[in-house]
Amino acid sequence: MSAAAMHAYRSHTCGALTAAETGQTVRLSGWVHRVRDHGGVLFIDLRDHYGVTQVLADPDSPAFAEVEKVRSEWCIRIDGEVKARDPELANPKIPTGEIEVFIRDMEVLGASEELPLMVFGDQEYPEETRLKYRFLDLRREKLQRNMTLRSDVIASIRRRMWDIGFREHQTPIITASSPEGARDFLVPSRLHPGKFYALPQAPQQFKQLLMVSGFDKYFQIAPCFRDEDPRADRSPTDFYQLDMEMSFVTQQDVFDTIQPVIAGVFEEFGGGRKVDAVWPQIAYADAMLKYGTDKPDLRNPIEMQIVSEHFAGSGFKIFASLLEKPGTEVRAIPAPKGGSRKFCDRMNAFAQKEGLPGMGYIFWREEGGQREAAGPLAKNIGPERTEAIRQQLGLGVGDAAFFLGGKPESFERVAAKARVAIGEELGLTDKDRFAFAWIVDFPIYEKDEETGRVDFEHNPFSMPQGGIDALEGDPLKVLGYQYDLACNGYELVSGAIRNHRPEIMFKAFSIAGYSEDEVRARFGGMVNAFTYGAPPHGGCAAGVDRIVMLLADEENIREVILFPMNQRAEDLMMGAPSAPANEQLRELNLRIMPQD
RNA sequence: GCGGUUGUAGCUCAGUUGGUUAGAGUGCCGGCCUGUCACGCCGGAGGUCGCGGGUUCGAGCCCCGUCAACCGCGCCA
Repeated sequence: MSAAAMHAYRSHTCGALTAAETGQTVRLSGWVHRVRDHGGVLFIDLRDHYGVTQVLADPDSPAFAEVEKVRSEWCIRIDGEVKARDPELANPKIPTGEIEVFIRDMEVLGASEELPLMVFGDQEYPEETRLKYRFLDLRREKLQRNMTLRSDVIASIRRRMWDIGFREHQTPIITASSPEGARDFLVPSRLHPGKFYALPQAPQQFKQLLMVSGFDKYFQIAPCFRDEDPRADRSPTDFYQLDMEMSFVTQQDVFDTIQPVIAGVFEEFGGGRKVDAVWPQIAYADAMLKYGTDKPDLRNPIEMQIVSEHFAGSGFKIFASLLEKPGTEVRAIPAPKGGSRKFCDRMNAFAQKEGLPGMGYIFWREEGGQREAAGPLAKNIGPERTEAIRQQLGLGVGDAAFFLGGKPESFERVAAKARVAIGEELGLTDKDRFAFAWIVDFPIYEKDEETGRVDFEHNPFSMPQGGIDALEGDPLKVLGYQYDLACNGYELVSGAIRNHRPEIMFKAFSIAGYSEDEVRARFGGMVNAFTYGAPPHGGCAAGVDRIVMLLADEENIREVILFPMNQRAEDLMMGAPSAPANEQLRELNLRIMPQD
């Protein structure tokens, strides 16, 4: 092919050429990944989205002088001849390693300044730098791979949902505030001075309205907006969910529908890691007891147990006197193979770092052919109680157990973290596995410890188990048809069978202190719709970012988001948030209050 | 709002008990090199040690304050 007949920028991508093209004149465009200048001969690794091709020039090339000037990350176009490499010069590390391209002509498409972060190599950079220069970070192999994975995962989800009869529908982005949720992002209304739209925290009410409208099976890869502080596994401002809802279903129907979709995606993109076929259903109360959290990592086999009876009235005064107060208990975290003082002390220090006074422990060792319990607790409570604990926990020589006491809510968070740390340190957690469990039977209400006020524990749209009758008794005992899916310690899915009966809704809200008028004012559209023949319905929402994070084996959600915010919800690259122009404020009838 | 960690060259980091002119790798600039693929060799430029104050004969190091980043707590229907 003559140069004139060729495409302006490329005849092939940088991942395409093989020995089969030897002798051809080709045109490649890409970025200068790496330069190796030997004076007489100069090699460039030319990179694009598809791969890397070694291109070279020597003084025989008319472009040699120009090629000598290029630097890392310049974007260039080259014309040249494909040459087969001698076998001893081939590079088996890259698919194009059997050939190279001898440069005859070169054009600089975009030169580059000195780089704040290198695309080449796997040097780590501070997040501030990476986010400010995200366009460079995104050129790097890991993020190219993660973002490609993300796109493929979303395509797969859409195909799987479509294949089982769901249709995707787009719900509004500029909409009404839903005041029971997290903090809203507000959008001032120009046409209605003093009034605001809100960005949806989830398409919750719209998808329920779709069910009332008879669409039967809805899904959406939906953007969700929440003005809350970020965590490593939680993006500030906005994130994406696989949002789905279906009519005429029970809780089990929802599980049976979504499990094959999620499992299928994890099998397709999990890189061979094991995907649990059986997803146990664990009651919320049991999850809190055994794991200290409603999103347990079930790759870790450790389960906590209540051991209060062995400490009540014992010689360990801290626990004994603590157990005399109502609502308290002592819980044990068994640590098989954790039976060394060094390990136990390290875990104790861990608990202290997390804000607890400490974590008592007993460990069992062999001493002169005899099993012996060691550690400060064993001495205090005596051999009989120690032995009873050992038997209850099923432990032996070389094992340990840790103990936490008080009101469960005061130690469960740290207990959960300790359980994870113990599992990790002792190698009990199978890293090559995705372990799923449905957490079911969430309580509908919780009591605020300080105010004593009863409020919704999760969201106000779930159907109470037992219907309206259940709402007549102790509200704190009411469970909902509400569920989460936990995977490897993350909450991956959250959902419910919805409360579609207005009279039950009003009753449920009244327990949390909301009058019928208030409910109508806040959820008027939906409540009104429920009076016109609402079908029973339920569904769930799966965190797309978290699914991709798990599949990509990343611990920070920002590694799977193209342009994430930083810890303070700023976009350092785009300069957001920013001050509006005065005309914009005038048009919106807004005035900025001076900061103190 | 609170707690922890970190902040030294463009970038990643080292810097001893407080003691001479603050170092290394990488990148950048210049020179040499015709088979490298993390090319190699020689030379050079590059620093408000986050910022402000204090202690001291002397501070990158100690103290106080402050700013920023990340992680966590609160928060996250």
